[in-house]
Amino acid sequence: MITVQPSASREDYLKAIYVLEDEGQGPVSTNALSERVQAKPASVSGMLKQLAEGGWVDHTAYRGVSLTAAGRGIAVDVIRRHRLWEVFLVDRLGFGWDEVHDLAEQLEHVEHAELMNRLDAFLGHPAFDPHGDPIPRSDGTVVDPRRLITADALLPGQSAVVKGVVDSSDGFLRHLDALGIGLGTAFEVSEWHGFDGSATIAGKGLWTAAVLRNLYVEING
Amino acid sequence: MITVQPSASREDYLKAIYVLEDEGQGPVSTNALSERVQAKPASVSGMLKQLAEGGWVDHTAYRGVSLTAAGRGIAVDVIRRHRLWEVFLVDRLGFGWDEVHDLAEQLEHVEHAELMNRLDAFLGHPAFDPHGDPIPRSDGTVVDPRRLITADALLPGQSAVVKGVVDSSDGFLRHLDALGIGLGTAFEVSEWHGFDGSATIAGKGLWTAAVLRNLYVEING
DNA sequence: TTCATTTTTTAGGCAGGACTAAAAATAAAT
DNA sequence: ATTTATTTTTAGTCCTGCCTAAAAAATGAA
Ligand SMILES: [Mn+2]
Ligand SMILES: [Mn+2]
Ligand SMILES: [Mn+2]
Ligand SMILES: [Mn+2]
Repeated sequence: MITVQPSASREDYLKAIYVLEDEGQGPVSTNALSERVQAKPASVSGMLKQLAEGGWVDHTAYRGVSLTAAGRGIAVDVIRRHRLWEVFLVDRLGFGWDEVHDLAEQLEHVEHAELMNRLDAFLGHPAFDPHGDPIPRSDGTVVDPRRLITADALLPGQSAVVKGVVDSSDGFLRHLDALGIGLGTAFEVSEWHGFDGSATIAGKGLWTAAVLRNLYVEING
Repeated sequence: MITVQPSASREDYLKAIYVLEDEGQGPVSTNALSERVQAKPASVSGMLKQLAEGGWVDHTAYRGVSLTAAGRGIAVDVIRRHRLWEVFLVDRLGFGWDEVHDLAEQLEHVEHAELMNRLDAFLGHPAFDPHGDPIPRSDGTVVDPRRLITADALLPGQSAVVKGVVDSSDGFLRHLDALGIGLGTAFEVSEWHGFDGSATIAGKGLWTAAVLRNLYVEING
């Protein structure tokens, strides 16, 4: 029996493999995937067999898994849908950037050829989602011309603008809200404190190492 | 084992029972439901057992099924979500009223407490969907102050405005598009043709009986 | 009322996706 | 090179939601 259509569950697995492949190098382990999709390793093993049969992944037992071109195409499309929905939810419906993940996680699986193109146009063809992540184009390419570094790599006196987050967990996002930090926030590092990795930010007080290393920024000028 | 959450499938069944209960009188038959949800009667029997266990329907074997208050609440909410999404798709994304049904059929099952209230506000609290059907309020009430009749009940010389459709199949909707008939179309019956039930409409040519009996209208004045 | 027809339910299966427990392969440590 | 620990897969179950085939109940005619 040939599996023809990627179900919601399969789409989530493909997306997870895509992300993990991007982060690490080489094939993705069953354990890492299990952690990511919140399922037991045994369940992942079963799903990988399906995905391999469908031609979406290459899987050698005990040796990890990697996406085929077909699998990557689907993964990128799911990510595109996820991020476009996030833009809609935040920009149009007024949700906070910490509230939209679970919702987009469902909406990304709605199946319709024309829908995402129309939503994309309606939103004005956004290039980035509310967390600063690039939105793949409908042809499957992912364009990101930005030169981002994490804020903990800035030198004293350098000024920069927040463009994204490394950790996009609700908790971190809400913490940034509390600190008044969001996408577009401009700041300048006055002084580093080597003892704990924190830094004084001109006019904004102290930012901890945990915050700084999770901010993607673009240096001014 | 108690079933706690209505799945997408269960929601579709509850919605179907709601509509059929509204149309006919008395409990809904397994066969009618089977037709509506496009599943075999045997499958419906199985699902009814689940729904009864969940407390969403009352079901006596061989005697038909009816919604409990809990079941009706869910059904109305699914309909609310369906119609709000339809408004979004037609009014904001520019889909035709004949293109949105399948899409709304998926979107109606997205689970999120706050989403529909925000979408409702974003759309300006619409009272009717693109097919002229009333959108239930978030408190579960369905308000429709209109006095609608089907156009085949109009008298010669009466003028009226199209407010809805009896048959909302894609085919009928596209036929109306071809004839230039839509919600808000005002017209006046010049003359009835008893032979085939068609009528001459002032300045708009001939409308057939099949069209007239499927239009909900409000009489002018 | 009895028999034929229609409707509905039960019985038995299958596929998808999850789980636990146990076995097998790989990796790490003596 | 063994032994031990970790990772991954297999085996066996369960639940959901559908199916077909067969049995049972209700309906309607004769
Ligand atoms: Mn998802
Ligand atoms: Mn995002
Ligand atoms: Mn549906
Ligand atoms: Mn509608």
